[in-house]
Amino acid sequence: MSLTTAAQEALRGQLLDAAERVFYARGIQAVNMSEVRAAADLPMRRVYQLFPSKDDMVVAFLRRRHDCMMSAIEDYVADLPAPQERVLAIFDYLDEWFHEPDFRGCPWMNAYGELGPTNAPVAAEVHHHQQAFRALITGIVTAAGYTAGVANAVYLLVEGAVATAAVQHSADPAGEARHGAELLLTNDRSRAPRPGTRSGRPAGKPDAPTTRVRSAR
Amino acid sequence: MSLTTAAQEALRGQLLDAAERVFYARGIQAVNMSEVRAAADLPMRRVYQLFPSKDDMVVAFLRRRHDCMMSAIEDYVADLPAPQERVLAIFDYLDEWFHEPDFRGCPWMNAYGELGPTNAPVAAEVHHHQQAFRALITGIVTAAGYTAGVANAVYLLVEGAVATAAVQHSADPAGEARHGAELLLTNDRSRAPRPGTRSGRPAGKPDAPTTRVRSAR
DNA sequence: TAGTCTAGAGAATGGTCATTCTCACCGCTA
DNA sequence: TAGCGGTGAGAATGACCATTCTCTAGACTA
Repeated sequence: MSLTTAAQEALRGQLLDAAERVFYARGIQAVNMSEVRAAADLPMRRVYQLFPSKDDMVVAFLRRRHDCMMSAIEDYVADLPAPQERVLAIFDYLDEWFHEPDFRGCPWMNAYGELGPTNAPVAAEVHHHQQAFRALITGIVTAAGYTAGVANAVYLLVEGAVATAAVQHSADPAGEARHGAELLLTNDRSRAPRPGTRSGRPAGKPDAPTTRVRSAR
Repeated sequence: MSLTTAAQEALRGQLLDAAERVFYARGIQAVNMSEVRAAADLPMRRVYQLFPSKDDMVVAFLRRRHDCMMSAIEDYVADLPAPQERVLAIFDYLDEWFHEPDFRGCPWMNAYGELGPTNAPVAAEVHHHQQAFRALITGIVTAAGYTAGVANAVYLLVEGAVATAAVQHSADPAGEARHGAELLLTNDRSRAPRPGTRSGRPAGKPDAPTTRVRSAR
Protein backbone atom coordinates (compact mmCIF):
# COMPACT_ATOMS: atom_id res chain seq x y z
CA MET A 1 0.00 0.00 0.00
CA SER A 2 1.42 3.33 -0.97
CA LEU A 3 -0.25 5.83 1.31
CA THR A 4 -2.89 5.72 4.01
CA THR A 5 -6.22 7.34 3.25
CA ALA A 6 -5.61 9.91 5.93
CA ALA A 7 -2.26 10.85 4.45
CA GLN A 8 -3.86 11.11 1.02
CA GLU A 9 -6.48 13.45 2.43
CA ALA A 10 -3.82 15.62 4.06
CA LEU A 11 -1.87 15.89 0.83
CA ARG A 12 -5.03 16.61 -1.09
CA GLY A 13 -5.79 19.45 1.27
CA GLN A 14 -2.28 20.79 0.95
CA LEU A 15 -2.56 20.69 -2.83
CA LEU A 16 -5.98 22.31 -2.93
CA ASP A 17 -4.82 25.06 -0.59
CA ALA A 18 -2.05 25.92 -2.99
CA ALA A 19 -4.21 25.55 -6.08
CA GLU A 20 -6.87 27.80 -4.64
CA ARG A 21 -4.30 30.44 -3.82
CA VAL A 22 -2.73 30.60 -7.27
CA PHE A 23 -5.84 29.93 -9.37
CA TYR A 24 -7.86 32.57 -7.58
CA ALA A 25 -5.07 35.14 -7.64
CA ARG A 26 -4.00 34.80 -11.26
CA GLY A 27 -6.62 32.81 -13.13
CA ILE A 28 -6.81 29.14 -13.95
CA GLN A 29 -5.42 29.20 -17.45
CA ALA A 30 -2.66 31.61 -16.53
CA VAL A 31 -1.23 29.19 -13.97
CA ASN A 32 0.49 26.04 -15.15
CA MET A 33 0.86 22.77 -13.35
CA SER A 34 4.48 23.40 -12.49
CA GLU A 35 3.46 26.48 -10.55
CA VAL A 36 0.75 24.60 -8.72
CA ARG A 37 3.23 21.87 -7.95
CA ALA A 38 5.74 24.41 -6.63
CA ALA A 39 3.12 26.26 -4.57
CA ALA A 40 2.00 22.99 -3.01
CA ASP A 41 5.60 21.85 -2.54
CA LEU A 42 4.82 18.41 -3.92
CA PRO A 43 6.45 16.44 -6.70
CA MET A 44 4.62 16.38 -10.01
CA ARG A 45 4.14 12.66 -9.71
CA ARG A 46 2.18 13.18 -6.53
CA VAL A 47 0.05 15.93 -8.01
CA TYR A 48 -1.18 13.64 -10.78
CA GLN A 49 -1.65 10.88 -8.27
CA LEU A 50 -4.04 13.08 -6.29
CA PHE A 51 -5.91 14.51 -9.29
CA PRO A 52 -5.75 12.80 -12.66
CA SER A 53 -5.92 16.08 -14.56
CA LYS A 54 -5.88 19.83 -14.11
CA ASP A 55 -9.61 19.94 -14.82
CA ASP A 56 -10.29 17.56 -11.96
CA MET A 57 -8.26 19.78 -9.68
CA VAL A 58 -10.17 22.87 -10.77
CA VAL A 59 -13.52 21.24 -10.09
CA ALA A 60 -12.31 20.07 -6.68
CA PHE A 61 -11.05 23.55 -5.86
CA LEU A 62 -14.38 25.10 -6.78
CA ARG A 63 -16.32 22.52 -4.81
CA ARG A 64 -14.25 22.87 -1.67
CA ARG A 65 -14.49 26.62 -1.79
CA HIS A 66 -18.23 26.35 -2.29
CA ASP A 67 -18.65 24.19 0.78
CA CYS A 68 -16.49 26.57 2.74
CA MET A 69 -18.45 29.64 1.69
CA MET A 70 -21.84 28.10 2.29
CA SER A 71 -21.05 27.12 5.85
CA ALA A 72 -19.32 30.42 6.52
CA ILE A 73 -22.46 32.33 5.62
CA GLU A 74 -24.64 29.96 7.58
CA ASP A 75 -22.44 30.47 10.61
CA TYR A 76 -22.31 34.20 10.08
CA VAL A 77 -26.06 34.47 10.08
CA ALA A 78 -26.89 31.70 12.51
CA ASP A 79 -26.73 33.46 15.85
CA LEU A 80 -28.63 36.57 14.88
CA PRO A 81 -32.13 36.51 16.34
CA ALA A 82 -33.90 39.23 14.35
CA PRO A 83 -34.95 38.02 10.87
CA GLN A 84 -34.23 41.33 9.17
CA GLU A 85 -30.77 41.42 10.71
CA ARG A 86 -30.10 37.95 9.43
CA VAL A 87 -30.77 39.16 5.91
CA LEU A 88 -28.63 42.25 6.27
CA ALA A 89 -25.79 40.24 7.80
CA ILE A 90 -25.31 38.66 4.38
CA PHE A 91 -24.05 42.02 3.19
CA ASP A 92 -21.81 42.43 6.22
CA TYR A 93 -20.27 39.12 5.24
CA LEU A 94 -19.73 40.46 1.73
CA ASP A 95 -18.16 43.59 3.13
CA GLU A 96 -15.63 41.57 5.08
CA TRP A 97 -14.91 39.44 2.04
CA PHE A 98 -14.44 42.44 -0.24
CA HIS A 99 -11.98 43.91 2.25
CA GLU A 100 -9.70 40.89 2.13
CA PRO A 101 -6.50 42.04 0.46
CA ASP A 102 -6.54 39.29 -2.13
CA PHE A 103 -10.23 39.60 -3.01
CA ARG A 104 -10.58 39.15 -6.73
CA GLY A 105 -14.26 38.57 -7.34
CA CYS A 106 -16.38 35.48 -7.46
CA PRO A 107 -14.24 32.39 -8.11
CA TRP A 108 -17.15 30.75 -9.90
CA MET A 109 -17.92 33.63 -12.20
CA ASN A 110 -14.24 33.93 -12.96
CA ALA A 111 -14.02 30.24 -13.77
CA TYR A 112 -17.17 30.49 -15.85
CA GLY A 113 -15.75 33.35 -17.88
CA GLU A 114 -12.56 31.43 -18.45
CA LEU A 115 -13.81 27.93 -19.04
CA GLY A 116 -17.59 27.98 -19.27
CA PRO A 117 -18.00 27.37 -22.98
CA THR A 118 -15.24 24.79 -23.36
CA ASN A 119 -15.31 22.84 -20.12
CA ALA A 120 -18.59 21.18 -19.24
CA PRO A 121 -17.62 19.86 -15.78
CA VAL A 122 -16.48 23.29 -14.67
CA ALA A 123 -19.62 24.90 -16.09
CA ALA A 124 -21.72 22.33 -14.22
CA GLU A 125 -19.89 23.04 -10.98
CA VAL A 126 -20.48 26.79 -11.38
CA HIS A 127 -24.13 26.15 -12.16
CA HIS A 128 -24.45 24.01 -9.07
CA HIS A 129 -22.75 26.59 -6.89
CA GLN A 130 -25.00 29.37 -8.08
CA GLN A 131 -28.16 27.37 -7.52
CA ALA A 132 -27.15 26.33 -4.01
CA PHE A 133 -25.93 29.80 -3.12
CA ARG A 134 -29.13 31.31 -4.38
CA ALA A 135 -31.16 28.82 -2.39
CA LEU A 136 -29.22 29.73 0.72
CA ILE A 137 -29.82 33.47 0.27
CA THR A 138 -33.45 33.20 -0.68
CA GLY A 139 -33.93 30.74 2.17
CA ILE A 140 -32.67 33.27 4.69
CA VAL A 141 -34.93 35.96 3.24
CA THR A 142 -38.09 33.93 2.95
CA ALA A 143 -37.52 32.36 6.37
CA ALA A 144 -37.60 35.92 7.67
CA GLY A 145 -41.10 36.19 6.24
CA TYR A 146 -40.50 38.19 3.09
CA THR A 147 -41.91 37.42 -0.33
CA ALA A 148 -40.13 35.37 -2.97
CA GLY A 149 -39.86 38.53 -5.05
CA VAL A 150 -37.91 40.25 -2.31
CA ALA A 151 -35.76 37.18 -1.87
CA ASN A 152 -34.91 37.11 -5.58
CA ALA A 153 -34.00 40.78 -5.52
CA VAL A 154 -31.76 40.34 -2.48
CA TYR A 155 -29.96 37.54 -4.25
CA LEU A 156 -29.45 39.63 -7.38
CA LEU A 157 -28.12 42.49 -5.25
CA VAL A 158 -25.56 40.08 -3.80
CA GLU A 159 -24.42 38.86 -7.20
CA GLY A 160 -24.25 42.38 -8.55
CA ALA A 161 -22.22 43.54 -5.59
CA VAL A 162 -19.65 40.79 -6.00
CA ALA A 163 -19.22 41.46 -9.71
CA THR A 164 -18.92 45.20 -9.20
CA ALA A 165 -16.56 45.02 -6.24
CA ALA A 166 -14.21 42.79 -8.21
CA VAL A 167 -13.84 45.05 -11.21
CA GLN A 168 -13.83 48.33 -9.31
CA HIS A 169 -11.44 47.09 -6.62
CA SER A 170 -13.73 48.55 -4.03
CA ALA A 171 -15.71 47.26 -1.09
CA ASP A 172 -18.37 49.95 -1.47
CA PRO A 173 -20.81 47.73 -3.38
CA ALA A 174 -21.39 45.75 -0.19
CA GLY A 175 -22.76 48.83 1.53
CA GLU A 176 -24.70 49.91 -1.54
CA ALA A 177 -26.31 46.52 -1.86
CA ARG A 178 -27.04 46.50 1.85
CA HIS A 179 -28.81 49.81 1.52
CA GLY A 180 -30.85 48.50 -1.40
CA ALA A 181 -31.82 45.48 0.66
CA GLU A 182 -32.88 47.70 3.54
CA LEU A 183 -35.18 49.58 1.22
CA LEU A 184 -36.68 46.33 0.02
CA LEU A 185 -37.09 44.88 3.49
CA THR A 186 -38.50 47.86 5.32
CA ASN A 187 -41.06 48.48 2.60
CA ASP A 188 -42.19 44.95 2.00
CA ARG A 189 -45.95 45.13 2.45
CA SER A 190 -46.36 41.43 3.04
CA ARG A 191 -44.38 41.61 6.23
CA ALA A 192 -42.99 45.04 7.00
CA PRO A 193 -41.05 44.29 10.18
CA ARG A 194 -40.42 47.53 11.98
CA PRO A 195 -36.72 48.30 12.09
CA GLY A 196 -35.11 48.65 15.49
CA THR A 197 -37.07 45.91 17.18
CA ARG A 198 -35.23 42.93 18.56
CA SER A 199 -31.72 44.11 17.78
CA GLY A 200 -28.35 43.06 19.13
CA ARG A 201 -26.11 40.13 18.54
CA PRO A 202 -25.43 37.41 21.07
CA ALA A 203 -21.97 37.00 22.55
CA GLY A 204 -19.20 35.88 20.24
CA LYS A 205 -19.56 38.55 17.63
CA PRO A 206 -19.28 42.28 18.08
CA ASP A 207 -22.27 44.52 17.58
CA ALA A 208 -23.01 45.55 14.06
CA PRO A 209 -24.35 48.99 13.33
CA THR A 210 -27.88 48.82 12.05
CA THR A 211 -27.71 51.09 9.08
CA ARG A 212 -24.12 50.87 8.04
CA VAL A 213 -21.86 48.07 7.01
CA ARG A 214 -19.49 46.85 9.65
CA SER A 215 -15.93 47.75 8.79
CA ALA A 216 -13.52 44.87 8.40
CA ARG A 217 -9.71 45.05 8.71
CA MET B 1 -0.43 53.53 -50.77
CA SER B 2 -1.64 50.14 -49.73
CA LEU B 3 -5.26 50.69 -48.78
CA THR B 4 -7.57 53.68 -48.40
CA THR B 5 -8.64 54.60 -44.91
CA ALA B 6 -12.23 53.73 -45.76
CA ALA B 7 -11.22 50.29 -46.96
CA GLN B 8 -9.18 49.78 -43.80
CA GLU B 9 -12.20 50.68 -41.72
CA ALA B 10 -14.38 48.26 -43.63
CA LEU B 11 -11.91 45.43 -43.12
CA ARG B 12 -11.53 46.32 -39.48
CA GLY B 13 -15.27 46.08 -39.07
CA GLN B 14 -15.36 42.76 -40.85
CA LEU B 15 -12.61 41.44 -38.59
CA LEU B 16 -14.20 42.73 -35.39
CA ASP B 17 -17.55 41.24 -36.39
CA ALA B 18 -15.92 37.85 -36.67
CA ALA B 19 -13.80 38.25 -33.57
CA GLU B 20 -16.81 39.27 -31.52
CA ARG B 21 -18.74 36.26 -32.73
CA VAL B 22 -16.10 33.67 -31.87
CA PHE B 23 -14.66 35.31 -28.75
CA TYR B 24 -18.07 35.80 -27.19
CA ALA B 25 -19.27 32.33 -28.08
CA ARG B 26 -16.26 30.31 -26.99
CA GLY B 27 -14.01 32.52 -24.90
CA ILE B 28 -10.97 34.55 -25.83
CA GLN B 29 -8.27 32.12 -24.85
CA ALA B 30 -10.10 29.17 -26.34
CA VAL B 31 -10.08 30.73 -29.80
CA ASN B 32 -6.82 31.00 -31.71
CA MET B 33 -5.86 33.50 -34.34
CA SER B 34 -6.31 31.02 -37.17
CA GLU B 35 -9.95 30.63 -36.22
CA VAL B 36 -10.46 34.38 -36.06
CA ARG B 37 -8.77 34.69 -39.42
CA ALA B 38 -11.00 32.00 -40.90
CA ALA B 39 -14.17 33.49 -39.39
CA ALA B 40 -13.28 36.90 -40.82
CA ASP B 41 -12.26 35.37 -44.13
CA LEU B 42 -9.07 37.40 -44.23
CA PRO B 43 -5.47 36.36 -44.69
CA MET B 44 -3.34 36.25 -41.58
CA ARG B 45 -1.13 38.98 -42.96
CA ARG B 46 -4.11 41.31 -43.08
CA VAL B 47 -5.25 40.45 -39.59
CA TYR B 48 -1.93 41.51 -38.11
CA GLN B 49 -1.94 44.59 -40.31
CA LEU B 50 -5.24 45.66 -38.79
CA PHE B 51 -4.36 44.81 -35.18
CA PRO B 52 -0.75 44.34 -34.14
CA SER B 53 -1.62 41.66 -31.58
CA LYS B 54 -4.45 39.53 -30.30
CA ASP B 55 -4.63 41.69 -27.17
CA ASP B 56 -5.21 44.78 -29.26
CA MET B 57 -8.00 43.02 -31.08
CA VAL B 58 -9.61 41.96 -27.80
CA VAL B 59 -9.57 45.49 -26.45
CA ALA B 60 -11.04 46.81 -29.70
CA PHE B 61 -13.75 44.17 -29.62
CA LEU B 62 -14.70 45.11 -26.07
CA ARG B 63 -14.69 48.80 -26.84
CA ARG B 64 -16.85 48.50 -29.92
CA ARG B 65 -19.32 46.32 -28.12
CA HIS B 66 -19.41 48.79 -25.27
CA ASP B 67 -20.23 51.69 -27.57
CA CYS B 68 -22.89 49.59 -29.21
CA MET B 69 -24.52 48.59 -25.95
CA MET B 70 -24.48 52.07 -24.48
CA SER B 71 -26.25 53.63 -27.44
CA ALA B 72 -28.66 50.71 -27.68
CA ILE B 73 -29.83 51.30 -24.13
CA GLU B 74 -30.02 55.04 -24.63
CA ASP B 75 -32.19 54.48 -27.70
CA TYR B 76 -34.28 51.91 -25.94
CA VAL B 77 -35.10 54.29 -23.14
CA ALA B 78 -35.11 57.54 -25.03
CA ASP B 79 -38.68 57.74 -26.27
CA LEU B 80 -40.39 56.71 -23.08
CA PRO B 81 -42.00 59.71 -21.40
CA ALA B 82 -42.69 58.42 -17.88
CA PRO B 83 -39.56 58.41 -15.69
CA GLN B 84 -40.44 55.20 -13.89
CA GLU B 85 -41.02 53.46 -17.21
CA ARG B 86 -37.65 54.58 -18.41
CA VAL B 87 -36.04 52.84 -15.47
CA LEU B 88 -38.03 49.67 -15.92
CA ALA B 89 -37.30 49.63 -19.65
CA ILE B 90 -33.69 48.84 -18.75
CA PHE B 91 -34.90 45.45 -17.60
CA ASP B 92 -36.96 44.97 -20.73
CA TYR B 93 -33.77 45.53 -22.67
CA LEU B 94 -32.06 42.89 -20.55
CA ASP B 95 -34.91 40.50 -21.15
CA GLU B 96 -34.52 40.84 -24.91
CA TRP B 97 -30.78 40.40 -24.62
CA PHE B 98 -31.09 37.30 -22.44
CA HIS B 99 -33.46 35.77 -24.97
CA GLU B 100 -30.97 36.02 -27.81
CA PRO B 101 -30.00 32.47 -28.70
CA ASP B 102 -26.29 33.09 -28.37
CA PHE B 103 -26.48 35.03 -25.10
CA ARG B 104 -23.56 33.98 -22.97
CA GLY B 105 -23.34 36.58 -20.22
CA CYS B 106 -21.54 39.85 -19.93
CA PRO B 107 -18.63 40.02 -22.37
CA TRP B 108 -16.71 42.25 -19.97
CA MET B 109 -17.13 40.04 -16.93
CA ASN B 110 -16.17 37.05 -19.04
CA ALA B 111 -13.06 38.82 -20.28
CA TYR B 112 -12.26 39.93 -16.76
CA GLY B 113 -12.50 36.38 -15.46
CA GLU B 114 -10.25 35.18 -18.24
CA LEU B 115 -7.67 37.90 -18.47
CA GLY B 116 -8.18 40.33 -15.60
CA PRO B 117 -5.17 39.45 -13.49
CA THR B 118 -2.70 38.99 -16.33
CA ASN B 119 -3.72 41.57 -18.90
CA ALA B 120 -3.78 45.16 -17.73
CA PRO B 121 -5.21 46.75 -20.92
CA VAL B 122 -8.14 44.35 -20.90
CA ALA B 123 -8.72 44.90 -17.19
CA ALA B 124 -8.70 48.66 -17.79
CA GLU B 125 -11.20 48.33 -20.62
CA VAL B 126 -13.53 46.28 -18.41
CA HIS B 127 -13.15 48.80 -15.63
CA HIS B 128 -13.99 51.62 -18.00
CA HIS B 129 -17.01 49.80 -19.36
CA GLN B 130 -18.39 49.12 -15.92
CA GLN B 131 -17.98 52.72 -14.78
CA ALA B 132 -19.64 54.12 -17.89
CA PHE B 133 -22.42 51.56 -17.83
CA ARG B 134 -23.05 52.26 -14.20
CA ALA B 135 -23.15 55.99 -14.88
CA LEU B 136 -25.69 55.40 -17.61
CA ILE B 137 -27.97 53.33 -15.38
CA THR B 138 -27.73 55.56 -12.35
CA GLY B 139 -28.21 58.59 -14.59
CA ILE B 140 -31.51 57.22 -15.87
CA VAL B 141 -32.65 56.50 -12.33
CA THR B 142 -31.62 59.75 -10.73
CA ALA B 143 -32.92 61.76 -13.70
CA ALA B 144 -36.26 60.17 -12.88
CA GLY B 145 -36.01 61.77 -9.46
CA TYR B 146 -35.00 58.83 -7.32
CA THR B 147 -32.25 58.83 -4.70
CA ALA B 148 -28.68 57.79 -5.36
CA GLY B 149 -29.25 54.83 -3.09
CA VAL B 150 -32.07 53.59 -5.30
CA ALA B 151 -29.94 54.19 -8.38
CA ASN B 152 -27.09 52.11 -6.94
CA ALA B 153 -29.45 49.31 -6.10
CA VAL B 154 -30.95 49.32 -9.59
CA TYR B 155 -27.51 49.08 -11.07
CA LEU B 156 -26.57 46.16 -8.83
CA LEU B 157 -29.81 44.40 -9.78
CA VAL B 158 -28.81 44.75 -13.42
CA GLU B 159 -25.34 43.32 -12.86
CA GLY B 160 -26.71 40.49 -10.78
CA ALA B 161 -29.30 39.64 -13.40
CA VAL B 162 -26.71 39.42 -16.17
CA ALA B 163 -24.42 37.17 -14.14
CA THR B 164 -27.26 34.91 -13.08
CA ALA B 165 -28.87 34.65 -16.51
CA ALA B 166 -25.56 33.62 -18.02
CA VAL B 167 -24.85 30.75 -15.68
CA GLN B 168 -28.44 29.52 -15.37
CA HIS B 169 -29.14 29.78 -19.11
CA SER B 170 -32.37 31.51 -18.30
CA ALA B 171 -33.95 34.86 -19.05
CA ASP B 172 -35.92 34.84 -15.80
CA PRO B 173 -33.47 37.04 -13.90
CA ALA B 174 -34.52 39.97 -16.10
CA GLY B 175 -38.06 39.74 -14.79
CA GLU B 176 -36.91 39.09 -11.23
CA ALA B 177 -34.67 42.11 -11.29
CA ARG B 178 -37.44 44.17 -12.83
CA HIS B 179 -39.73 43.20 -10.01
CA GLY B 180 -37.08 44.17 -7.47
CA ALA B 181 -36.69 47.51 -9.18
CA GLU B 182 -40.45 48.06 -9.10
CA LEU B 183 -40.43 47.50 -5.35
CA LEU B 184 -37.62 50.01 -4.97
CA LEU B 185 -39.22 52.61 -7.19
CA THR B 186 -42.76 52.49 -5.96
CA ASN B 187 -41.64 52.69 -2.34
CA ASP B 188 -39.00 55.38 -2.67
CA ARG B 189 -40.11 57.96 -0.13
CA SER B 190 -38.14 60.76 -1.70
CA ARG B 191 -40.20 60.65 -4.84
CA ALA B 192 -42.81 57.91 -4.91
CA PRO B 193 -44.31 58.43 -8.36
CA ARG B 194 -47.66 56.76 -8.48
CA PRO B 195 -47.59 53.81 -10.87
CA GLY B 196 -50.01 53.85 -13.77
CA THR B 197 -49.80 57.56 -14.46
CA ARG B 198 -48.46 58.75 -17.78
CA SER B 199 -48.12 55.34 -19.37
CA GLY B 200 -47.84 54.26 -22.99
CA ARG B 201 -45.00 54.27 -25.44
CA PRO B 202 -44.88 56.51 -28.48
CA ALA B 203 -45.10 55.02 -31.94
CA GLY B 204 -42.23 52.84 -33.12
CA LYS B 205 -42.21 50.44 -30.23
CA PRO B 206 -45.02 48.19 -29.12
CA ASP B 207 -46.65 48.65 -25.75
CA ALA B 208 -44.87 47.06 -22.84
CA PRO B 209 -46.88 45.51 -20.04
CA THR B 210 -46.45 47.43 -16.85
CA THR B 211 -45.80 44.65 -14.43
CA ARG B 212 -44.27 42.00 -16.57
CA VAL B 213 -41.30 41.83 -18.84
CA ARG B 214 -41.96 42.16 -22.52
CA SER B 215 -41.35 38.91 -24.33
CA ALA B 216 -38.70 38.97 -27.01
CA ARG B 217 -38.39 36.68 -30.03
C1' DT C 1 7.88 43.79 -71.86
C1' DA C 2 11.00 44.27 -67.65
C1' DG C 3 10.77 45.95 -63.04
C1' DT C 4 8.67 46.89 -58.74
C1' DC C 5 5.27 46.73 -55.32
C1' DT C 6 1.73 44.49 -52.70
C1' DA C 7 -1.32 40.74 -51.62
C1' DG C 8 -2.86 36.01 -50.55
C1' DA C 9 -2.03 31.45 -48.81
C1' DG C 10 -0.17 28.96 -45.69
C1' DA C 11 4.23 27.06 -43.71
C1' DA C 12 7.98 27.95 -40.29
C1' DT C 13 9.51 29.61 -35.74
C1' DG C 14 9.97 29.86 -31.03
C1' DG C 15 7.69 29.37 -27.02
C1' DT C 16 4.43 27.35 -23.61
C1' DC C 17 2.01 23.69 -21.38
C1' DA C 18 -0.34 19.27 -19.64
C1' DT C 19 1.01 14.99 -19.04
C1' DT C 20 4.24 11.08 -18.95
C1' DC C 21 8.63 9.00 -18.37
C1' DT C 22 13.46 8.11 -16.56
C1' DC C 23 16.57 7.26 -13.14
C1' DA C 24 18.76 7.10 -8.95
C1' DC C 25 17.39 6.16 -4.37
C1' DC C 26 15.02 4.73 0.09
C1' DG C 27 12.80 1.43 3.32
C1' DC C 28 11.45 -2.83 3.82
C1' DT C 29 11.49 -8.06 3.71
C1' DA C 30 13.86 -12.63 3.65
C1' DT D 1 22.79 -8.47 1.32
C1' DA D 2 19.68 -9.10 -2.82
C1' DG D 3 15.22 -7.93 -4.40
C1' DC D 4 11.13 -5.08 -4.71
C1' DG D 5 7.60 -1.56 -4.52
C1' DG D 6 7.30 2.92 -4.29
C1' DT D 7 9.42 7.93 -4.22
C1' DG D 8 11.44 12.62 -5.46
C1' DA D 9 13.34 15.49 -8.91
C1' DG D 10 13.06 16.97 -13.00
C1' DA D 11 13.63 16.00 -18.07
C1' DA D 12 11.15 14.36 -22.31
C1' DT D 13 7.04 14.21 -25.20
C1' DG D 14 3.60 15.75 -28.09
C1' DA D 15 0.44 19.23 -28.92
C1' DC D 16 -0.95 23.90 -29.46
C1' DC D 17 -0.49 28.77 -30.48
C1' DA D 18 0.83 33.84 -31.49
C1' DT D 19 3.50 35.81 -34.55
C1' DT D 20 6.61 36.05 -38.56
C1' DC D 21 8.34 34.58 -42.89
C1' DT D 22 8.42 32.60 -47.72
C1' DC D 23 6.84 32.03 -52.07
C1' DT D 24 3.98 32.80 -55.86
C1' DA D 25 1.20 35.74 -58.61
C1' DG D 26 -1.22 39.80 -60.00
C1' DA D 27 -1.35 44.99 -60.80
C1' DC D 28 0.65 48.84 -62.14
C1' DT D 29 4.41 51.85 -64.17
C1' DA D 30 7.63 53.27 -67.85
